Parts: sequence; structure tokens; C-alpha cells
Amino acid sequence: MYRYLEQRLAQRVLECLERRHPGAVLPAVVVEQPPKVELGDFAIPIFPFAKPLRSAPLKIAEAIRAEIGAVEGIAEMQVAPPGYLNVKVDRSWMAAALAADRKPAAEISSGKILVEHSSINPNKAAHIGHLRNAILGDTFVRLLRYAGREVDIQNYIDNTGVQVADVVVGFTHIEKKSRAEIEALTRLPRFDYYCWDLYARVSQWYEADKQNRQVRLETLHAIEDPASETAVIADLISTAVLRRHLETMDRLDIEYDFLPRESEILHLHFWNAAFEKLKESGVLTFESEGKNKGCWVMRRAGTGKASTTEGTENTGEIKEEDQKVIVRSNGTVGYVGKDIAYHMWKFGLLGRDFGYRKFYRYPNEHDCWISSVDGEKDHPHFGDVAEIYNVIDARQSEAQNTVIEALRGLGHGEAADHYTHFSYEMVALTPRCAAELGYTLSDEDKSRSYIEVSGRKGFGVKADDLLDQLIASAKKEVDSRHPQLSEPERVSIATQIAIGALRYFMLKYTRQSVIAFDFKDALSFEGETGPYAQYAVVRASSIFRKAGVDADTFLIAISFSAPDLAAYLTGEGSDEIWELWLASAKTSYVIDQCISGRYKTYPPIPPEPAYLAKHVFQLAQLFNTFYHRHPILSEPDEKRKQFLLATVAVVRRELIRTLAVMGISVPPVM
RNA sequence: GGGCCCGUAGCUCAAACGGAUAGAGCAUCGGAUUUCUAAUCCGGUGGUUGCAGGUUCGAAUCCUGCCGGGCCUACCA
Repeated sequence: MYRYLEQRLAQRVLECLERRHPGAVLPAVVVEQPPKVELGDFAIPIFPFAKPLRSAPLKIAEAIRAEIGAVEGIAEMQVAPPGYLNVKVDRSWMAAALAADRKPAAEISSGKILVEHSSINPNKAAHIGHLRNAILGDTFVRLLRYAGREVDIQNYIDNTGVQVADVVVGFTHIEKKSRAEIEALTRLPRFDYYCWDLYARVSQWYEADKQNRQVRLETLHAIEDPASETAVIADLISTAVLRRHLETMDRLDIEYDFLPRESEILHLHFWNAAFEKLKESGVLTFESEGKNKGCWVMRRAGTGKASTTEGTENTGEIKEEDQKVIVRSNGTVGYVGKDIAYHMWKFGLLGRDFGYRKFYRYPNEHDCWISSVDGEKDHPHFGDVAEIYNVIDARQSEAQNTVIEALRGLGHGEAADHYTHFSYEMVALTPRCAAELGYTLSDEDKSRSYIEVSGRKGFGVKADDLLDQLIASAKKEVDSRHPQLSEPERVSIATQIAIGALRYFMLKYTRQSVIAFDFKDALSFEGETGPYAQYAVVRASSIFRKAGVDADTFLIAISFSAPDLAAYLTGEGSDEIWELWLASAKTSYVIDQCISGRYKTYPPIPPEPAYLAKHVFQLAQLFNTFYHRHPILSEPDEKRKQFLLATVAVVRRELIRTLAVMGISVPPVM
């Protein structure tokens, strides 16, 4: 409703100006939010119109105010120096719409969206960096689904790469385990932890004797032959670790629909199909001499302008330093090549498909499918989508751009335009946090503001460990507050709080900010945190419980007359309560902003889920202030009491809604 | 060398195609509870937005140049 009002306001202002100045070339009407409620609910800066209309901003603003006429939902307009048109919403109109949860008709959006996230190498336990990825991705999925879009969630599994090979080497060459012994180990409750330690040992083993690296190459090669014993072991390990990753993410209510694996991209020859098209279209060129002799290369994304710059004639030749090797001189294809083929499949441009079989069933009966060479007959239709979003950290932006350019080069400009690298910065550890974990730091490291997590070194905070700590910490608090509750009830509440804290923590930073991880901040339940927002909802719920009224149906049953609403919302000192209603009205507006990114620029800026966190916090903060100032159940004026209850119900509804989009549920008590 | 990102309060972060007095949380100091449970609220302290120019009615935001930091830049994945 808020967004609807904003758009209509901009439209009407533009029409008004066009009527006054026919033929004038006008800039877009920008609608902002004034710094304070007293000023109004919308603010339109008039400065940009001064020059084209050859008139003073204040004069133009006054003219608009006088001539625009009645706009539904808008109560009044004021001209404010040095050149703003401040607009006040018709408060009772908006409140009535909000209480009834009326929404303007949703735009019809078409086409399935594919979101790829997590994509953790299946060779060790997930860590906090993976948590950021999965939480961002999962929240984005929830945003899209809230907006009515159809979404498939994919988690790409690189089960044939060096990282898996390294752990295979660890089992077979360092620990000298048999296949049966490894199989037994995979049944450990936290087999991924075992691999975490082993992986770090393998790295040391390589360091100790460079000869050992030869084993890695042999193993890597052997994994590609599905008939080999090594491949069977690799599959055993990667599948077991993958299962653990799904369990870890399920703890956070993160689910997937389909797990495409590199092994199938290999064995179903996706690359061959892509290779032919890439050669035909000239995206790939063969180098017959120089550094990359014998390789198939393409232009590195982001280098060299499309046309000829200095020296480079348009002969299809690419300067050596701008070359990206896609096929090595020994004929094998690198990661990017496979990724190009995979993305052609995503858009339905490859002409091949995976086989599918069920892999994992969530407690809610939802099935997660996995790729396989010979799959089940009946399966959902994956791929062939209209838009894709890849949640991958910023370090891989060049590889992502290369894939996009390959699609463009193949003539699939439309697909390339609907390919978004949902980029974000990494999670690193503060030096203090690293020290707490027992790592000895060099003086150089101590002076850094953060230190990168390294799976190879076994340096990092494991996802399950962090979650365990959060639950334990919340449990302690719940135990002392609610000793009367049963143990399972207390565990359940503590778990919800822990998830709330973790998901909020990962979402409150904007994407391009490196998270310097610190236990103190992450384990905090006070201030700008998930539990703060959850607690606000619990408070709201408890008011209704005490009142003996059902919060969810209260708003349906009740109705206010416009004069009553106006009395409560526009009277003396009502700004503070109005602010709460106004903020509540913004939920769908905020969700829209999260999805489309902040600017409507080209190229588009990826989505930003952090605005959700800001919105939730603002709602909770306003509510807590309101809660403290207005005793509700003891309000003597019955009509006013109903209005205050309605205020609580609306805020509560919007808080629950927004938290749900963030993947955060609310416990019954805290 | 080239590409991308960052530099805002003691710390961690915000700031809506450039807009009204740059805001929060944490920390710190001082207050608030016989009430819908204080995982809360109110108030104080704390800023030359890395530096220097430029663009304009107006710059944390755009441009240029410095300074400082991070990531990418392999016939690794």
C-alpha cells in the first residue's frame, strides 16, 4: 500500500507538471522519506525541475500543491524551503487499509527463477562463510516466493574436484584406510568434522614433501573414471559429507530442490555439447602458438572493449594477457568450461538433461533431488528457467563474468541479461577471535583487522559448532527464565532464538561488507539482533494472551470508523503511534527493494536482503518504545484500548511476516 | 602491472538514481520496573565521513589524483 501510494504520487506530480509545461523535458520525480515524521510521510525534492522549467523550486512546489487536486490516500501537501514538497498521507485511510491487510493487486510475474546457493565442496564441514552464503541465498528465495515468484533452489556439488581428491588422499595414503573402513567412518554422526581435520593434515602432508602432490594428481584423474575404486571411495566420502551439509542447513530451515553434481556434467558429456557450440560461434579460439599454445581460449571478461582498441585488429585474436584458458593443451576442460555448459543447461540452451533421483527427504516431506546418470522416470522438471541468480562470493566475479560473456557470445544475449551474480564479501575472523580459537598468530596477522578463513588450514569456525554454542547460550538463559517449562520446550525455544540470532547476524551486514566475525557480536542477544525482534513479537503476543483475545483474528473482527481512527492517529502526540503504523505499511515496499536492489540501474545491482533486517529492527524498536509508553490492557477508554490493540496486532503481523522472510520463527515465550 | 571492492563515533555497521541537523548497536556514564516478563526503555559522552582538489543551489555519496587495506588476476576447482 505504501509503495502503491508512492508510485501514484509520483505519477500525479509528473502529470501535473506536464499539464503546466507541455513539451518540457522533465527529469524523473523522486519520492523520498523526510527525516522526521512531523514534516510528512513523503518528500519530493523540486530542485531538479528548477532548471528545465526556469523557475524557483519553491514556486514550482507551490504550483503543484495548488493544482494537483485530490489524490486518494493523500491528506495534504506542504511546501518546505529550500525546495521540498512534503506530503502527508491520509492516516485513517492508510490505517484502515493496513488493518484489513488490503494490498494492491500484485503484478503478474512470469517465468521460473533459479537460485543457486551454498555450493560447498563436499570434503569437509561447512563453516561460517558457507553460512553467510546459504542464509543470503535462502532469504533471497523467501523474498522471491513472498513476491509470488516460482523458484527452484539448486546447490551445485563439485564432487570430482581437487578438494574431494585431497580428502581421498588423506584416507587412502595417510590413514591407509580400506574402503570398508572408510564406509564405517562415514556413519559417524559428524563425519564432516573428521574430514575437516583430515583435510588440514593432507595440506601439511603436501607441504612436507612436494612429491606427495603427485598422488593428488593421480587421485584427481582416477576420480573421473567412475569404474575405479578411487571414484567409488570419493563418491562415498562426498555423498556422506553432502548429507551432513544438508543436515546442517536443515537446522537453519534451509532446503534445496535439486543438487546437480559435477560428476554428471562430466559423465553425461554436457561439455561436449557446449564445446561444439562454443567453437561454432567463435567464442573459443584455438591458440597455435605462444604461452597458451594448444589451448582453447576465450577473452577474459571485463578486458578489452568489444570493438578494436589500439593495435588489436578485429581478427578474433585476443592478446595473451587477456586470454582465459577454457580447454587445456592436454584436451581436458577446466572449471569455467564446465560452468558454461551447466549454465547453458540452466537456461535450457544445451539440448541435454540430467538424470534425477531422490536423495534426501526433509521432515516436512519435501524431497531434494540429485543428479544421476540413470535417473528415476518420474521427476520434477528442473532447469530451462527464465532468470538465474548465483549466490557466490565476490572472489569469483571474474569467473562468473566469463560465463556470462560466453552466453552472450553464443548469441544468448537475453539469457546473459537474466544472469545475476549475487555477489557478497567473505566472512573473516577478527584476530581476537582467531586467538580465542587457539591459533597462534604472526605479528602481521595481529595487526590486521581480519583474517581470512581457510578450510585448507582447518582455520575457521564450523557451522554446527557455532549453532551448538548459540543454542547452549540461549538455553542457559531460557532455563533461568522459564524453569517451569519442560526440557523439550526449553530446547525448542532456545533453538529458535539461536537460529534467529544467527540468521539476523548474517543478514544485517550489506553484501559488500566483509564480516569480521567475532563470538561476542555473533552470540549477542541484545540490541540489533534477531532475539530483540523475536522478543518484541513475544511481548505483543503476551498482551493478547493476557487479554484473552486471539491476535490473528482480532483484526478481522474489528472495524473502526474513519473519525475514530483519525482521532487517534492525528491528535496531539499521535505522531509516535502513526510512525508505527507507517513503518508497518512498508513491509512489501521493503521486500520489493530487497529484490530489485537499491537502484534501477543498468547493469542491475544485485538484491540486498540487509534491508529486511533494518526493517525488522526499526519495527521492533518502534514497538518497544510504544510498548513502554502505552499501557494497553489498563487503558480505561475501551475504544482507545481497541485501537491500541489493533496497533499491536498490525505491528506483530508485520514483524512475524518479515521475520519469516528472513527465515526466523518466533517462540511462544522468551 | 591490470580489474573489482572497501576506508564514516573507541569497536561493529547504516545512511533510499546527490537533498533537510551523517544515524544505529556495542562499549562507557547516569536514570527507569508494585504494571502487558528488563533479552526492555529514557538520557549523556563520542564525527573535519582517509587526504587534496573538482563538478553544483547542495557531496559520505559523482569525477580526478594521492594514502591505506582486501580480493581477483594459474593449462587449480
